[in-house]
Amino acid sequence: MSFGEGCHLHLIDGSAFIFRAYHALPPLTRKSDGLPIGAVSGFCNMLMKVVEESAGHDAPTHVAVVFDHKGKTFRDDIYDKYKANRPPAPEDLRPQFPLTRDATRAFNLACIEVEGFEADDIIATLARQGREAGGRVSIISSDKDLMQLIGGGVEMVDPMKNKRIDSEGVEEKFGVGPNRVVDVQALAGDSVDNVPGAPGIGIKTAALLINEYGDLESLLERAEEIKQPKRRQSLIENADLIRISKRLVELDQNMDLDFTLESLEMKAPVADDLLGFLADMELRTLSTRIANKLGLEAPAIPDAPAVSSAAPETKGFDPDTYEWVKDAAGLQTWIDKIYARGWVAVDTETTGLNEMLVDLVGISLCVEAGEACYIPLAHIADGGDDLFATEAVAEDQINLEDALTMLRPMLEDPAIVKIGQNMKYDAKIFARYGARVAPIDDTMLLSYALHGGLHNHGMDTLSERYLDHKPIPIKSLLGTGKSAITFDKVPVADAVKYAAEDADITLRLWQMFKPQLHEKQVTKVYEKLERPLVPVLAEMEMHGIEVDRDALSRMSNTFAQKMAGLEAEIHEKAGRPFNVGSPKQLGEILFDDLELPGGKKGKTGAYSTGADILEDLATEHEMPALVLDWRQLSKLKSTYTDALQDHINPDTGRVHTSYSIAGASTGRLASTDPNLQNIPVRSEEGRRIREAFIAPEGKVLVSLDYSQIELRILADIAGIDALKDAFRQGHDIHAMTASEMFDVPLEGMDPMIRRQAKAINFGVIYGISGFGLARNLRIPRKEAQGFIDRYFERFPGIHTYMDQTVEFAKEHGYVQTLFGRKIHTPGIAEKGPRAGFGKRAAINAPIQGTAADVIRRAMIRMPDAIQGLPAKMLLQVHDELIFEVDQNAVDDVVGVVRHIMENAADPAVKLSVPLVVDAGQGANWAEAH
DNA sequence: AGAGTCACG
DNA sequence: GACGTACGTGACTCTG
Repeated sequence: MSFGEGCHLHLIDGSAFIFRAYHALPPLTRKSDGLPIGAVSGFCNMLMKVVEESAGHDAPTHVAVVFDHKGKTFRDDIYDKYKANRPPAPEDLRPQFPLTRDATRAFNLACIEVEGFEADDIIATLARQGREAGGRVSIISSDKDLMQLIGGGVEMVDPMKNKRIDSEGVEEKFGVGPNRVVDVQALAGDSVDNVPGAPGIGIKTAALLINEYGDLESLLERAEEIKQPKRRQSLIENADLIRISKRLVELDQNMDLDFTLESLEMKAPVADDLLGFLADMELRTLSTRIANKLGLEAPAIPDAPAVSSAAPETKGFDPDTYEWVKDAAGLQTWIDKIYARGWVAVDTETTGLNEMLVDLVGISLCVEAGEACYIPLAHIADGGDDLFATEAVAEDQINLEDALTMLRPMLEDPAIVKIGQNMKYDAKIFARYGARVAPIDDTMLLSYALHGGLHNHGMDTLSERYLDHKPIPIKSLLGTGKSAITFDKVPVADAVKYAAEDADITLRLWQMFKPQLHEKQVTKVYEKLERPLVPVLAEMEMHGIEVDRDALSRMSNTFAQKMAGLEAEIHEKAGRPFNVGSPKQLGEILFDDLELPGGKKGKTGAYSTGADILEDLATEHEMPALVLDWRQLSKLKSTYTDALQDHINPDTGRVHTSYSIAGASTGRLASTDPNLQNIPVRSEEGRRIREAFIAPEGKVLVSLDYSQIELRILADIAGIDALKDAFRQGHDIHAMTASEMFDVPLEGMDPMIRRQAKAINFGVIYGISGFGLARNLRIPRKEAQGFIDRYFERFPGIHTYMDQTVEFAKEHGYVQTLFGRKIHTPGIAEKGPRAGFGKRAAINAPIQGTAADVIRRAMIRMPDAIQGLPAKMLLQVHDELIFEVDQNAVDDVVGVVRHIMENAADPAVKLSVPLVVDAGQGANWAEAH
């Protein structure tokens, strides 16, 4: 049947519909493997409607479902910022794009996309063809950009409101007829698509001007005549930009299409194809509905056990099936598989654990459970028994640079999700080889969001626990201790089995964990607090901080001398030489030789010689104080002034810590290798170590820290009005507490009283006990208990909070932060003497965890906030961020960073107390803090 | 490898 | 009524 009068063409804006379906529907996943299919399901429902309507009086005779083709369009050449504001499509939507094409074909409808053009252009061209052929055309879309096509038998149908829009409807919306819509849009611009337009002119004004001057060109030519100076100026100054805008919004109605309108004739779905597809997607309801409609029996969709339930293994692990990728052709096959899939599990093998130093040895990939490969890149051939064999490149491996050239576009492709276990590690490795891996998903972080507090989140733990599979131990390949080898020396055949298995495990964990985010209601935690932190931390770690090696070296020497002096003195007082660093020997000297009071302690039966014990003994004997001094110096030297020098990276000359994101159960980060979160500050001598952390010439270090963040959060969570008011009014919180508790005036407060109140405030955060407070304040336990009773009396909300939190933990097995992070508290089930630990941890976790969430949010927003400013975020110390800033930009940076930090809870959580940030700057960390 | 000690928030 | 306690980390040293 040729297209003409009496025919009715439906043009469905497929791409727009996918987004609508995605956002309107809850995130549905395919039960068997967790594939996200929410948008696909919505899309199928929409197509079903089209098919159902085909019998009605207004039925389409011809249908085309039109999609945007991926990649650039001709509009990007006209204006490089076109649609530049668009965020990339959500991770769980991307794999659904190809599936909606499949759905369209399964419904036996024409599925159309053309490279270099948007769906709108194809719709425009088809609409013109349909109109000129004398038929009716209905555009199924609510995109206002398509309104320019209306008229002459072309109408739009808003699929959501089920409303028809004709020429009158366009007038209503734009104030002009369809033929002038582009002129109005060119003037008004569009912030969503980043069409510039004329600043200060919206749709209303634009319509007014077009109606007055007839069309856009006349208006621009006669712009001088406009009376209002602002409008006149805007049009004159932006004439070129407006003309560009018009070219952006104007749709191409004259594309060369390689098919005819006739080919769009509507055909009934082929039952096998359609039901097969729906069965594949495991869409039972829809499948049944359609089967009934077609008078067929719905195919049985096996009720696959949900992946989240135990023993999900459809396929076992078989190391012999993993592929050794030996050449470019083999690699290309895998890249093709990845593009067909939309995601890939990736794992890198390297010569060590320090991402800043090690070399890449190989890469493993996995696209489907059991289907994994290893790409050896820098393995060294086995020299056999010949000790003098020169190291040679192993056979059957691709040149590293060639492989990376092939992989880089995939690793950076926004449409391909790269899944890893601790992706920060791999992303940093790839970054050093010139690939910015994005977007990413991380099974370690998925587990952290789901199971925080229950167990650690290393791959071995996760695999054994959730896949019931014990991975090949790395030790079996590398050996242990001194004789351990690096991964490049591992025979490739062995490496394939180990490395590919890791990628396989990672993919299987991802398929299991990802759908559980929604079930456990921690999607936001993962998406807002975990995943976006990865690139931020990677950046900080790679940047590192400058450390003055000579200053550390000088301090080490000074400490060594002082220690030698102290050691001699200690030996003399002890009466005989011994190892001062040995608590065992020290205990014997103190309690056996010198017969000082104090006893055994601990399961080992050894004497306890901790700082508090030695402090007590200092009144009895001269030696303990000397040992304390010696210990302090020993600590400073071994842990800081010596060790930090070894951590200076030879290439960058800076120190690069590594943050573990999933280490602490509360949501805090932990810094390792070296730990830069416990650099001394409390003692004068220790604090001098911070002088060695410096900024390069022309820059300074800037430190910003939250003031009393945990107490503020406690005040909010527990709803303590007195505390909240004090924070709102900027009062000294510890003095206020003291005044409230001991009935003393704020003026002329005794520092001792304030100190006690401060200790109580901290104690509350930790789940206070009489014993703990007594020990901290060195007061009788009865007295400490009296303080606590009084505190609860004055701030009754605290006690309620503690009881309710413990109750919640007992009932649910976890507690929550204000941002929804779940911290599991298995310790709460402990009976007997250990019960207190569980309770206190449960009380502390929401407070510490909420503070951790707040600074995470600030850090995640920081790169955008300081973009363009000469500032780099270097370190995080729980409530403090340290930046390296150009000297002349400090004030600007402090302003921006403080604003981000103080408002970090917004808009997810509205705190009832203000967050306050203090700032400092200086040539080194000691000055900045 | 585990205990003891001590650095930080 | 006794238990045995502040919360969260990481690094270093000694010891078996």
